[in-house]
Amino acid sequence: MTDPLTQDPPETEEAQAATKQAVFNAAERLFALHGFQNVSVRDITAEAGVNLASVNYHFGSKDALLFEIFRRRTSELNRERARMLHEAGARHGGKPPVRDILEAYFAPPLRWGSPDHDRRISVQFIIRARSEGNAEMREVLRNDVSHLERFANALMAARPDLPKEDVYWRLHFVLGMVHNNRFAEFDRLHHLSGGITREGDVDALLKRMLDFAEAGFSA
Amino acid sequence: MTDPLTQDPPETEEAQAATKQAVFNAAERLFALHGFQNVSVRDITAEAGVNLASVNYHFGSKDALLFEIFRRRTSELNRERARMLHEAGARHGGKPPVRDILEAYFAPPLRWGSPDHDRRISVQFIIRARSEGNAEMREVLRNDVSHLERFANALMAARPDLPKEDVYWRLHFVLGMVHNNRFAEFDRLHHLSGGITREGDVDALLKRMLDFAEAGFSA
DNA sequence: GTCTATAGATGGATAGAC
DNA sequence: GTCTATCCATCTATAGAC
Repeated sequence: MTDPLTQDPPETEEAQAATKQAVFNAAERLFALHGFQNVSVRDITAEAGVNLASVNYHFGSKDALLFEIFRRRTSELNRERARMLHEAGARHGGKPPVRDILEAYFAPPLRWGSPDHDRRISVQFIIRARSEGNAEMREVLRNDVSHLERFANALMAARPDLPKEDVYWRLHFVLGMVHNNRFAEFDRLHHLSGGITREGDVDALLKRMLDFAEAGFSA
Repeated sequence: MTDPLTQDPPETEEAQAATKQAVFNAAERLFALHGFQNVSVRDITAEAGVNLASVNYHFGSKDALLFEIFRRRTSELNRERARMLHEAGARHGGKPPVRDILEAYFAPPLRWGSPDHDRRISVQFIIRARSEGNAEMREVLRNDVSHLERFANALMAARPDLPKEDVYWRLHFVLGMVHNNRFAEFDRLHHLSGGITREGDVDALLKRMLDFAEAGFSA
């Protein structure tokens, strides 16, 4: 079953799906680059090369479009993380060590953020949703924590000696590390370091993040 | 020299200063709580109990008001951090250990964020500026890194054995920990943990952050 | 289904009376 | 300096022609 929004449909059929996909992609890109409130429906339809009414015809409203992108991308990301966590469990008899758990959380967005990756922009969209999302998104972010619970539980199983409170706080710190990987922050770090930091080297960055976070958990 | 924007002037003189202060405070509060783009000039003047034209009269424009709040609060915060870093240096013969450097960075915003502290809202404003700021703010954030340079240099002096690249990346991770301390993220963590995390205990949170980050730097 | 034209609402800024 | 009334730009959403 192919996904009409991540793969081109045959050009000869259904201009409808093509238009919807063009709107989706243009919106995701513009929102990720410029912020939700700074992008108008006119900007999106112009970028997509479709007519102004397309957003409302295909998605109902600007907000509904935003929310659809948000739901799709977060669910894809969380599914990939859950898959990696499951694999880590399979490798370690159901009880993976801290580093493998963290890797399942870090790796998917980092891989997507690789310079040549299609979903580079999706990661930036998701990070932005966290601070700029509307009430509906914030409600989801706040209440839909089942995905995080799996990671918290895995961490508590890996470190049964730690008070649960400590595990939750350290998980909070780890989340902060991930959410700080925005284009603007990479730019600033690049500027500060005189250009020696290269965020494009995804494998090296993953190792650095794992080293730092694993050490933070080891205390 | 008292600061007219953080302390009430005598009630009998200069309604002008009082109005300007009311606008400043209302704007900071509303921006911090609801986001820059979600607060209108009308919202601000209504909250402040002044007339609609006050923002433009006292500050020139909505954007200029935003920028003035941003400049004032970030310079206050950075000055306090620099002071603590200087003190840490004085205590350790000019070469403070990693933990003391990190404490100089962590402590000021955490103290301000204490439940009963006046500047609780200022910290949230500053964090928001990082992701929602306009082009002018982003320009400042990107280019005005002299403050961060002091911390980077102190860390490199404390850990001369580490490659500079490693120090910059670890500083980046530390910044992420700080920037993640938004109300919404605390709420989410509280929800996830079943209510056992208490961000109001500032001293305990500071210790947790220091333990985690210091360990991350020790590898 | 696509597209144009426009309704309807909101917000930043300012002129001008007091 | 303060305040009201208003201008003007911009945006979302939709009606209606094709």
